[in-house]
Amino acid sequence: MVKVTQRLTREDWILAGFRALVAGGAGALRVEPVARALGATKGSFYWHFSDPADWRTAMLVYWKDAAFSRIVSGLNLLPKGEARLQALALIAATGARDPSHGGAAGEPALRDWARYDPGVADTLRWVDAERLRFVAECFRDAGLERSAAGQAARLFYAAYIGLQSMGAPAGVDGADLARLIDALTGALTGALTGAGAGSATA
Amino acid sequence: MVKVTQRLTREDWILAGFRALVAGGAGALRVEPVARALGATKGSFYWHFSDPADWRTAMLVYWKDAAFSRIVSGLNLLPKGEARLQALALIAATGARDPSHGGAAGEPALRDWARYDPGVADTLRWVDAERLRFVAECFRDAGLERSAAGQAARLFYAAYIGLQSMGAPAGVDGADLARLIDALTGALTGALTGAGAGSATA
DNA sequence: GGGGTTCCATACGCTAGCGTATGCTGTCAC
DNA sequence: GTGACAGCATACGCTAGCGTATGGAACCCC
Repeated sequence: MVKVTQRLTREDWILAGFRALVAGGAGALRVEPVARALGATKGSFYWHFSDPADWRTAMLVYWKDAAFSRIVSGLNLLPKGEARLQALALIAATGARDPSHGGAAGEPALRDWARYDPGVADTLRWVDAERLRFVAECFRDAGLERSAAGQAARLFYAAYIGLQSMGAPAGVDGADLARLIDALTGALTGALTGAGAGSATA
Repeated sequence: MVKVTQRLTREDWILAGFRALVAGGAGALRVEPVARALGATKGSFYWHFSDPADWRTAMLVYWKDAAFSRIVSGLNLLPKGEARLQALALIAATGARDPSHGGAAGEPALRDWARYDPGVADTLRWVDAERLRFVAECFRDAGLERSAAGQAARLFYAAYIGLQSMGAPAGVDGADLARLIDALTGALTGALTGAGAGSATA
């Protein structure tokens, strides 16, 4: 993990940023402590980045690519019928399997960060929307009508976020999500407007 | 919101702490900025609290009481059959309706805080466990077998957390959760282990 | 209306982190 | 082997926040 060469790259600083983010939250994205963790000084930092904002932007770009492009855009190449469970397995593996930007705790940490930084929030909203669109498509492939698929996707994705947040350290359990998919497809296939879905308000 | 009297109480500081937490995350729980927001100085703070750790502990105690005792322990008095949707409505309203410790954003903010503070994490774990136990009981009352009820509760609560985190600012939509409850009860009632849990509720 | 207590502002020294300026070191070109 | 430049360390002044020490205003009680 720690490189042998003394020279650091921009990416080294980005990954160190994610480690700090996971360990200490957005408040831990400070130059000098991270420099110490890298065995360097801020002299290196200000060579690779103009300022901390530049650094955080670079982290966001890096994450956006990892969180969406590498996952969903790859999945779009899969055959429709098969895509449903593939989506489950792969989305559940997002961030949870790739330790480069935080492992299982990476996405919740970034979600926290987003709560106090509008720029991060924008990026996260975009990723969420794209993933939701994709999950909804999977539910439609499984036979759900358009608006039912949207509801199912929303609930499925929310459960995924919640399980991630409640955090088994090993990541989200795929079997849990599989059961949920079955429940949602089953319940929403036939009776969309049925008597059961009516009566509660927040 | 701002009191007319100049004298501040311990509770004033606790509530100001939640406001800061929601607005800026755990990193914003600093004495002097919050003092400024209260129109006071840290002279007042160090009168009411021995140090920032004391303050945060007091916030936790306050939240633990609000998040669990006032909600679930009250619900336990309800008749069993009715309890299911009551649980949905009231748990969804936890924190979302009571603006004293952050409104809808209060619980996600505290959940973030917990990720970087073991003491907060302990408290949150306790509250989560108690709520889960209670939700599972509701699912059993609705006819689910013991382990199915546990699974349903887990998924339901995760979806609740996720919806909270994805954050409609107005809070979690009760209708969403009602649909989810129907889906989970329907799918898990008959076929617990099945790959395809076919039919919905009516 | 004066004495004791409660509550708070102010002042002070201290530390951590920021951003800049400057100079050192390794590495490659030729 | 000697420029030249990329990559970094070091040093410096600056600000924000911490924790303490101390004085003073407001309230209470009689």
